[in-house]
Amino acid sequence: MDNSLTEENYLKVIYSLSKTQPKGVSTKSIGLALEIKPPTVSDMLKKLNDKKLIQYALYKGVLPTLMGEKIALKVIRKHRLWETFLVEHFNFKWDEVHDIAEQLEHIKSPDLVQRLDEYLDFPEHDPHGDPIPDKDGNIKIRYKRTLDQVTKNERVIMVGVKDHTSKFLKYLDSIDVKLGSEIIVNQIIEYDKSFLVEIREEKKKTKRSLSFLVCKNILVG
Amino acid sequence: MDNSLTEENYLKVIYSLSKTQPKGVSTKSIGLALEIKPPTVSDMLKKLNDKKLIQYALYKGVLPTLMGEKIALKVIRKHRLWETFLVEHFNFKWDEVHDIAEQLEHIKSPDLVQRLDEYLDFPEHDPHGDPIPDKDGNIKIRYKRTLDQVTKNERVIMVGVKDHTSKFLKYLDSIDVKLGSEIIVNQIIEYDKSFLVEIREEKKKTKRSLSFLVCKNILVG
DNA sequence: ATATATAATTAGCCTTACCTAATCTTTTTT
DNA sequence: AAAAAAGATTAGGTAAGGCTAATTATATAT
Repeated sequence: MDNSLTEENYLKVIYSLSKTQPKGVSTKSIGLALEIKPPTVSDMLKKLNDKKLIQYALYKGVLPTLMGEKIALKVIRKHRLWETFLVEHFNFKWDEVHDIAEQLEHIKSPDLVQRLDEYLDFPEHDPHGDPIPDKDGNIKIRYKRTLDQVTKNERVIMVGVKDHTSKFLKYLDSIDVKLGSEIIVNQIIEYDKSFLVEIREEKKKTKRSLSFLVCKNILVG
Repeated sequence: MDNSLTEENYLKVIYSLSKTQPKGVSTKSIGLALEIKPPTVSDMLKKLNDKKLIQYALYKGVLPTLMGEKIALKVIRKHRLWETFLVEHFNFKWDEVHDIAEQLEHIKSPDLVQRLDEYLDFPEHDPHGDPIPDKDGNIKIRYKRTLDQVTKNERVIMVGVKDHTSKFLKYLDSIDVKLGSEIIVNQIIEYDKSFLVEIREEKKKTKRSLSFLVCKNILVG
């Protein structure tokens, strides 16, 4: 009845990848995400298909079924609630919580999730700005722009990241860019597509140059 | 380097049983505690012995080595800290936390344990009165009496339980016996060794009859 | 349209952690 | 002290979740 930790990880990854591969998620990309070799992935796809958690035809990409999606969203919900908890109550930094939440997301106790949600006062976003599915698995995905899509002289608010690595998050810390920061695009350098921006944080105003890659990974609204 | 969840569970059980089987823990009792058949236990004992986590000779009982004990105490520490957390912050009852803590105790993050300990303000006892090992694995075991060892007219304080089952804990709830309760032994019935006691809780005073079995499972100090 | 490259699957094998049935030790009873 | 009972181990097997090497499909390039 319950799914194994391994199955949960596959479903989570398949669900996430299905957002960028809507026609079907490749075996290769699943393997890359989970650091598992393709033949192993193939085996698991058969198993998940037999359990009706994904739609799978040999040599075709896979997509989650409704049931599979539901399970994935439960795991994602737990992951994001725990990340929020760790940052808000245990004073972890946003770049420190991923690996711990990766373990906590597999704790099986619907009661615990409910109390965690209550304790946090039903948060809608985690410390990286990602939306937290509610207890029925509903998730609000508002399509946001990345900073590189913003035009000159626009004023936007930083609402999330696309790159969740500790390296990137620490870099953002070092330049004082955080959720809620106001960013004004002063100039776009054609040559390397880098952005000259002004970052406003309460009283502070700082001018910065942000590379194209960095802009690509900052979500704004 | 790290131990598997299964190994951790064996070490925890072997450590606990070694307190009542100080000359060596039997294969059978380990199997009973973990609900695992003796041949499986035998296999694992060899493995733990090879890793120098227990002392083991064929057909003899086992005992943890210093290293094995250290690992067991870390797991027990995490279990008891999480139980404390769940009761104090998530409003779980003392009979509801065991199964969840059984999962949480295997989360690997020394940093997390440290913050949990801080968050709880370095508790010395869990919600059942069991001592919590400190971060170096030091544990204060003060030898306590069970209520059945108390003599007539003595006045004692309830400080723990020996039976941790939900059934027993709920029974204690129903008769208003909790950690810190004052218990006065009014009479001991020779026939069935049951105790007539008075339980004092702030203003309330209640007279109760407690069976021998119940007295055997209440720790007092 | 064919050849080549890439991706996916099958075949066969490994480790962990479990099992049952059979055998061997130790302990207990007579 | 021998027989019986209880306890522990060995032998051989299974399922889950990994792997490599070989094969088969699909996609890409000429």
